[in-house]
Amino acid sequence: MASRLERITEQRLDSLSRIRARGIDPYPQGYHPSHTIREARVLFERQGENAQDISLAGRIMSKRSMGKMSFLDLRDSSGKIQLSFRYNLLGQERYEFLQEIDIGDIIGVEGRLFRTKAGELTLEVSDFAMLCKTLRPLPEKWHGLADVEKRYRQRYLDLISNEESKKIFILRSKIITAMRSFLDKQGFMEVETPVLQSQAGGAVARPFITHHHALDEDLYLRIALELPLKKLIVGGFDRVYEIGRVFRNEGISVQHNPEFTMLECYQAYADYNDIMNLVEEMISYIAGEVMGDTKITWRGKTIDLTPPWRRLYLREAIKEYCGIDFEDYSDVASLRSRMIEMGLEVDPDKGRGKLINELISIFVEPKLTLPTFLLDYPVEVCSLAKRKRDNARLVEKFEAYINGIEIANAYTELNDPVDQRERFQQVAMGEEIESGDEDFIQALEYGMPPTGGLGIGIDRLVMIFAGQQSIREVILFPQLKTKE
RNA sequence: GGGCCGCUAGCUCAACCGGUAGAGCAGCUGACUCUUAAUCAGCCGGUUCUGGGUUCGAGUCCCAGGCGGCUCACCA
Repeated sequence: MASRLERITEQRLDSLSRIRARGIDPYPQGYHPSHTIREARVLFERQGENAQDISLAGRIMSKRSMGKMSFLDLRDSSGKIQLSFRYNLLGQERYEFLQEIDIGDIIGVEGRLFRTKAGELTLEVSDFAMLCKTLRPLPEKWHGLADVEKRYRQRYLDLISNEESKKIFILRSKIITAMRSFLDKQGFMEVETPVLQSQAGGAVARPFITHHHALDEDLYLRIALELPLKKLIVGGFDRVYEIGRVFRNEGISVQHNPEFTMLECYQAYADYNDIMNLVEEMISYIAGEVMGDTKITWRGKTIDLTPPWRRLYLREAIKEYCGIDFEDYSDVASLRSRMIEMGLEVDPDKGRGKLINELISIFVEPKLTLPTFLLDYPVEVCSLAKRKRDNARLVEKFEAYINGIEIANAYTELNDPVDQRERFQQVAMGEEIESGDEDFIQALEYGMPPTGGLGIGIDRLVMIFAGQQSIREVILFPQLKTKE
């Protein structure tokens, strides 16, 4: 006994044979519509019912047949419009061919625009062509596709049936376009650096490993863009950026996908104060470009992104929100026992930097709803940042938060090759595995100007702009386990 | 990796205490020349995620597994 799906597919294969029997190719090479649906609507505004001889192409989304007259809804990437097919106008043969058009099929139509009695703008079809016959039915028109797993695995169905989902990815594209345009206007040059690297540096994360057969050596997928970009600063490109995919072989969650998109940019002769200004200007510029406003909505709350954002010293923030002054605890042991005193569960393998990061995520992050820069981190949390001029235990690093989500990480770049080598060595001795990159240190030995650098997690930025709680909702094809 | 929850027709969802697995949409047939979640009449359609077990009888209870969601851990 055939299932419904099999029967539907059989019926459509039969339809295909009937179409071919009429000498019609159900998968023709092309079609050149005179207008998009959006353009057609504009045209009607201007010309009214003089809008004749226009052609459109798209997917049939619904079909309402009343004997000798039928209404179909046609959708292209710009919008949706109703089509009317009349027996009188098309004649028996053409009208009967309408039988072969199913919901989901892609067709081209020609005709004139008019308004129905109900006021709906409609194309009265005088001729039409099958552009692609479909073999499977679309998800239900009213509820769309709700099954989360299916939405991710078959994103195309999600995009066809859920308008909201489609809007998110349009927004994502616009955000990246606006980001590029902002940086370009600021005199930054876009570059591309290797994804395959013999050492994965620039961050602390487990990399993906792959193998190059001809070279017979293992290579790593990059976990950050940082080191090659700074080599370009050494090379004399004073403002560079890269928007690219990085890969981290770690857990998957609502905020983590194994591959994600980062912006990193570096500006010679700048420090982290300059980068703070750059970040708040860039984010509010992007908001203006993509939403026409510098205010966004997050869980019903309105958040204003207009600069200047709050600047909050990390030490003060931790003191205020959890009562610990980390300057009073200059070694791991004392900080650990203080945290245990507070009733926190403390991983004995964690170093001072990681413990402070833990305090940040537990006590501070949830408080950072409004756009905030957290600044001046202990030297242990980042081996690539330059020390404060007046306090060698701190580095000039900041993270930007919106809605408690970290969206940017930046610092005054460490350009002292001797200090850099020592810092890599300290990290290597500790539990935090960040590989020292000899090539990179060598580059620093040739001299890198004072530089400010920035990293922005684009997926998370899109989450904030789109009001989404899960990173999978802003990545077209999020990583899922292979089925069977 | 741990905890909790979910998986039933192509899609969206029902099915009480374990008692013949249903509806809407989609599809098919018929009626209908301004409908728009079209309407009306009729019809078809099931490996209830998989594999075991308990039982006279399992979508439902038990065990193991798969995939997904949330969450904790880890991280950005």
